Amino acid sequence: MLENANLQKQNRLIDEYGSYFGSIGFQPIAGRIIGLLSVSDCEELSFDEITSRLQISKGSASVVLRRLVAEGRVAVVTVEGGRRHYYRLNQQNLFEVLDEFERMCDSVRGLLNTTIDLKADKQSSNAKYFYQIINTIDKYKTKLASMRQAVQTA
Amino acid sequence: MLENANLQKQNRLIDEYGSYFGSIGFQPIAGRIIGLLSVSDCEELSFDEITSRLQISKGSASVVLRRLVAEGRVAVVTVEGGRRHYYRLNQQNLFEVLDEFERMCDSVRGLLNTTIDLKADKQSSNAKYFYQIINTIDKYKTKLASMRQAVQTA
DNA sequence: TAATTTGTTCAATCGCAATTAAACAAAACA
DNA sequence: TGTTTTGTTTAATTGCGATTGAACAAATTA
Repeated sequence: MLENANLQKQNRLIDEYGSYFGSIGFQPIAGRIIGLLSVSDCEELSFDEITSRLQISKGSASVVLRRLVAEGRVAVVTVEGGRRHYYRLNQQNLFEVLDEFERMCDSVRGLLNTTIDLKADKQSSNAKYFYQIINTIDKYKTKLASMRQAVQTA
Repeated sequence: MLENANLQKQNRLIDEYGSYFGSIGFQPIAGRIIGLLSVSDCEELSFDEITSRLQISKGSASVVLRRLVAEGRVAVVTVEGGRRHYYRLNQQNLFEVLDEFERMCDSVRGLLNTTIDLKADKQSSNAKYFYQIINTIDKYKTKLASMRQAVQTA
């Protein structure tokens, strides 16, 4: 019973992983797989354990796992002599959220820069506003870079 | 001709706004409207100018504009005596990108925290990894807060 | 009042990513 | 060798948000 309640909590959490990763552009299933590999007490799961626990088709699991492995989020463990593949969370990038943030900043900065370029009046209200935002972004980016170094060496 | 080339550049840029905002969970049309209001040399556009320039239906424009206004991204200007509504970009939040980032951090932190809670072995490899990430996020958040203040008062 | 402009509402449709199912391939075993 | 396990491939389906279209409402003008 207690065992069961814990499994339910895990399942709910796995769905939250799915929602979160869905919101940042992943397939829900990709998020749920990452969730399962994160939540599960056993940290290496077979293909079969993944499909049966998440109730997803083998096709989905195959395609999504290949992507996750290619992106370096998940690692494959092939036990010598066995034909089964095991999957585990790849603990590679402590700064993933930061990287995502910097990419967003770069996108926004690029858009605003091009926008100002096209403006007939570079002193227009919006143009000035965009200059301010670019300025702010630049300040944050330099500071983030130094902070990242500090955390890395600490 | 030159006039025309510039319009085309604007249109391409507007589509890039659409793609970017699409990637962060907006309807493409919402992004394109924000793009138009950002790019256009005339900074206040009527409902009709928006639908005809972007080639979108009145229905879409109506729904999306209502959302954008509710979210505070776009402001309505109702000229006294006229029946027409004008829309302009709302220059309210210089830290929008930052806010988005902090929300992402909070989501991730919450997921990881709950995940550790459910772990049978809090010393497992993944659990330790999650502790590290939470730690890193916390450091960044405090530093970001002080940086934000510095930029705001500067 | 009737006619026009301006915008809203919502049922229907479109388009596309996510997912499945089932046939297929490859490796291990008996 | 045939059989079983394990995973892949891809055509078809499903599901759902985005978008349209057309009827409708409200305000304005004549």
